[in-house]
Amino acid sequence: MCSASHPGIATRDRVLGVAITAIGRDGVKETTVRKIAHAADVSAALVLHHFGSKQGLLDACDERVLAVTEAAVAALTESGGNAGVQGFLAIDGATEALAYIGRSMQDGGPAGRTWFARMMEMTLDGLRTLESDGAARHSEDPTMRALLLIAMDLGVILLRPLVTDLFGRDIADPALTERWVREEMDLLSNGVLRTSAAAALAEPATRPPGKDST
Amino acid sequence: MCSASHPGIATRDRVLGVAITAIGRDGVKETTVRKIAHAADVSAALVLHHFGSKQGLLDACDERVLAVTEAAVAALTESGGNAGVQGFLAIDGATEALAYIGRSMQDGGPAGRTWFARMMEMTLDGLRTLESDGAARHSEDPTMRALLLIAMDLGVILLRPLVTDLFGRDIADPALTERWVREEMDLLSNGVLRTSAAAALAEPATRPPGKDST
DNA sequence: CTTGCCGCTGAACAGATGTTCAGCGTAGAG
DNA sequence: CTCTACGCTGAACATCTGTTCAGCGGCAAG
Repeated sequence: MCSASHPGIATRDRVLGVAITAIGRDGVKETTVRKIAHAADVSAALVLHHFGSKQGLLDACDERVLAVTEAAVAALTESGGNAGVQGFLAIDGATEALAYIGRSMQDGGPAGRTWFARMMEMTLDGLRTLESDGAARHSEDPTMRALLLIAMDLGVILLRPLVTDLFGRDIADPALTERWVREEMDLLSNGVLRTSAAAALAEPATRPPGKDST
Repeated sequence: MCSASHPGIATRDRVLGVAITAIGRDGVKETTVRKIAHAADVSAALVLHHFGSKQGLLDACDERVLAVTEAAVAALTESGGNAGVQGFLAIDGATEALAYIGRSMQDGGPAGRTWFARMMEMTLDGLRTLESDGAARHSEDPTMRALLLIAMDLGVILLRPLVTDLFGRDIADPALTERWVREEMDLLSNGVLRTSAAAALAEPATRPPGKDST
């Protein structure tokens, strides 16, 4: 790594990594400058010395997360691998970036907004392509369909700690990720409900029987 | 309202409501005791007087949210209305409760854990019933299927601010909720992909083509 | 060796936050 | 009326947070 040429740059990068991990895990407000400094084995003053202020640090985090995810997307699309959210989990550093983005989306940060807009755009594009290829059914409401598809994957990421509790291991565990992909493919291909029965159920009360969730 | 018999109880309830709304919107850490007090037009000391500590207030919030949602579930299942997450949005007070639960799920609070477990359980039960009625297809991995269904709905709730930006109005807006239910029903009934094409796509690279999300 | 630069630190400060406490006002009981 | 109980408050305190600043220590240039 040529980035280790100057020790100052190296520790700056380390602080950034620690900050992204901590914020992804605990949120922005909970992650204090002193906690970051302690986890990175430096003084709190140094963190501010490098980034000017906590806001500056957050901006730097946003920038780096966007760069990391951008690179991950490029690598995935080039290798022809699974370009869904699941594909990210295997990429180095992208796991933390994903958690950070999730937090950022809820705190209304700029990185979260940017990424949500981009995901919507890419999903809509993908659906259009699939439809023109005859691989996807037409939807009367493509925006809502794209939102639901994104929400399903992002929901799993946002609920990550609870999902880990549920299965006993992290969703990034390869075996678990495969189960995820398999079931989602099944859902997207065949749905959950038998169409005849679904039609009968849908008529009387606009009721989505897939989940009496609450 | 018989709850106004004692003025102390009334303001206590008001503080609780304000706290739940604020926490659902901004998160636990961001919502300070003084902010809650100001929003409820009381002193910060009174908040602590009623609940002992901020933790006590949070516990009271959990308790109330669980009670509200419990009542909402009962009302929905009794009236035979839409018992999905969408049905909640129309119920008084349940909207704030839902946002609070979303926050609690990410902060690892007990209310969030309890509700996630309950939603999983109810969804699995619902799927079993539908399957034995012949209304739902069998799944090799019911737990994962239930998770995906829950994640899809909870994802929409957790991404609420971004969704509001996307559509220009809140997801609780009846017109938007109807679009949501309609598209989700379509997805659950028919899937997104044409099965023949999906099979062809699935073979080479385990790729979920519904979203090139990233 | 001296000088100056630079990564880095500890101490300090102002503001915010959770929490405590003595006491105010009022309303109902005696 | 007196007195007590209770909802409620303002002021104070210790702690934590972001931020500033003077200065240490090593290292490369002169």
